[in-house]
Amino acid sequence: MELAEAKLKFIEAWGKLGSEWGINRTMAQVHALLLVSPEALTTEEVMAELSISRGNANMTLRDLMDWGLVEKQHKTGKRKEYFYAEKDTWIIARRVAEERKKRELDPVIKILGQLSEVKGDEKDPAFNAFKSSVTDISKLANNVNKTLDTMLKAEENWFFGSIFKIFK
Amino acid sequence: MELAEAKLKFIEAWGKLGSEWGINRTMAQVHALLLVSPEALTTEEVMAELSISRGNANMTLRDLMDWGLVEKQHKTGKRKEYFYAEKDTWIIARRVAEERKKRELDPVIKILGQLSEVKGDEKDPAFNAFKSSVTDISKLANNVNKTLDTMLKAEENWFFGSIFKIFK
DNA sequence: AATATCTTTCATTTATTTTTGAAAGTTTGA
DNA sequence: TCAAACTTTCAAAAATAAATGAAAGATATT
Repeated sequence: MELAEAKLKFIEAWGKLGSEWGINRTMAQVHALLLVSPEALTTEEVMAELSISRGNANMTLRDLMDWGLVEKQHKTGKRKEYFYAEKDTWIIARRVAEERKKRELDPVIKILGQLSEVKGDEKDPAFNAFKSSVTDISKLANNVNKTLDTMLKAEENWFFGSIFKIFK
Repeated sequence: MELAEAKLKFIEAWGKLGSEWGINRTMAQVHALLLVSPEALTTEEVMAELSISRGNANMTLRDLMDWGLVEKQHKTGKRKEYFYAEKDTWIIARRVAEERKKRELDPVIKILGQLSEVKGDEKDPAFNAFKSSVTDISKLANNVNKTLDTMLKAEENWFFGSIFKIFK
């Protein structure tokens, strides 16, 4: 397999994985493209490589910057803006975890907290089933939350050194 | 807040979370409904509670069974089929992890393995950037994979006892 | 074996998400 | 200050995903 073909396969696979995890396929593909690119690319180049429109490229690049996965660069003497992807997988994983935690886990934990406050008839099986499911899920969510907090504070070496080693 | 309202909020929140993670909203909602229901429900009841069609209810319940989150029950003397959700959050988390690993992680690891075999000019920055990104992601994916394997084999007590305690 | 009850399928419709591209907005330099 | 170079916006269109419901397929009952 040659580089060009491998690149396409990688972009395709990354896009598919992204869409299975609720991330816009194009966004994942642009990320993949920038990930394997040694140089920062312009909007034009992204548009051309992936055959997407200017509007799409612009919005997608903005989203990737919001996720902290891509940053703008300016090259001296050039008018154009260049986009460069963070290459360190540990940082990528952290940024994604951080964003999803903030956007999804935090709101859900808040709701679960409210819902586990609900009062009712302790003789009613419907009430008990509700209470116990919500309480259990709430506990799990809070555990995941604590785990993520620790991970987000941690250093790469700590993470790869201790977590993964636990699992042999 | 009373039970009926809390139940609706829970179903709504679970559905939203599901859709953010690439799981059909209705599927997550049906799961939520069954989770807080002390008794197994019929297709009719699921249809009525969530105002969805027979076809949708049927397919969604089948999917939930494929995920190992819901099972059919038969009540003696009754013709209808009843559906019951696994309530143990540890088992739910395991089943979801197991399925997603099988459906998504395994295929991606296979592709990454192939892609990291690609040969090319070591003086070419494009080749080196590709190789190093793919190799790093491949390593991360394999670490996650090992972690999941261990987790899937593990017992609940082991998991809650050691993993979460590491994180204080 | 005919009928009633219940389940599954799938072509069509509906809803949601994503993309487009032209127009408006912004910045830079002559 | 003007206009060329570049970026952003967003209403409309296209693509994709999900839901419907009637019909076909099962299964149990008499």
